[in-house]
Amino acid sequence: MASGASLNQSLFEEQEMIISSQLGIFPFHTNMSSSFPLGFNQPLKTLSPPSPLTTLSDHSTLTKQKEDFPPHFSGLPQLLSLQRSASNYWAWGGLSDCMSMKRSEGDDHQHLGVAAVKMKKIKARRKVREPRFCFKTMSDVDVLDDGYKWRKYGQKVVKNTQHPRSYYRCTQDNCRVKKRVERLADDPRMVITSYEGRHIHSPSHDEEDSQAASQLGNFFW
DNA sequence: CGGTTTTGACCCGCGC
DNA sequence: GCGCGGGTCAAAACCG
Repeated sequence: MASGASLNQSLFEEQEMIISSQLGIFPFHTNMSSSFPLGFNQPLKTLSPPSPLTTLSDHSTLTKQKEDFPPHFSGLPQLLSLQRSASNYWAWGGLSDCMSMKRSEGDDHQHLGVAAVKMKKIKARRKVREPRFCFKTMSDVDVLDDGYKWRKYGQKVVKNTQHPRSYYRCTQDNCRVKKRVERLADDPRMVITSYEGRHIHSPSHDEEDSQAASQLGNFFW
């Protein structure tokens, strides 16, 4: 494996990608039996890269500014792998101190995994989109409870898939965060959830879930 | 009645 | 320029 930073940087440059504005890191719990990823009310059963993909590099140091991460994450950003499909890149990474941490006092340390960040190839002149990150969960329900209120504003049948893609917007005034939910064509049990933008408020949730929601808020950036 | 969902139309970027 | 496909709009329907 080539040493991280320069390798990744050259990869991104070659592919005309704007790494600083397109890359996000999204830790989640990988405990399969009991814990919920990021306060979601369904257990995360699996996470795997979309296929077919080509692994470009593994275990490389990411050239991302630490200041771009939430203040409570102090570790070095690590790019675990970078994978490529026809038109998109998926980065699997996280911060080193996210790999094992406590949710609250008295808890055992739980191992944290990381989720995928979909990064479209961007040409130099194209206008910059909001940072978008997405993850995959095995779930019967399409819309995972993430503590925020969403209003559906569209649904579209995507080519070569039998399941429609749904578009949601955060219902909070002035909050422009959008969410996209679709099922994997080759495995309908898997739900792909994509977020675009950053919430300007904390999660609004019912009382019984307020703790999970506030923990969720700590994870979002 | 107000908020949410549905759904066809429209818009826009991209590739040819 | 044109067609295609993804994303958004907005009016109507739905629901609590």
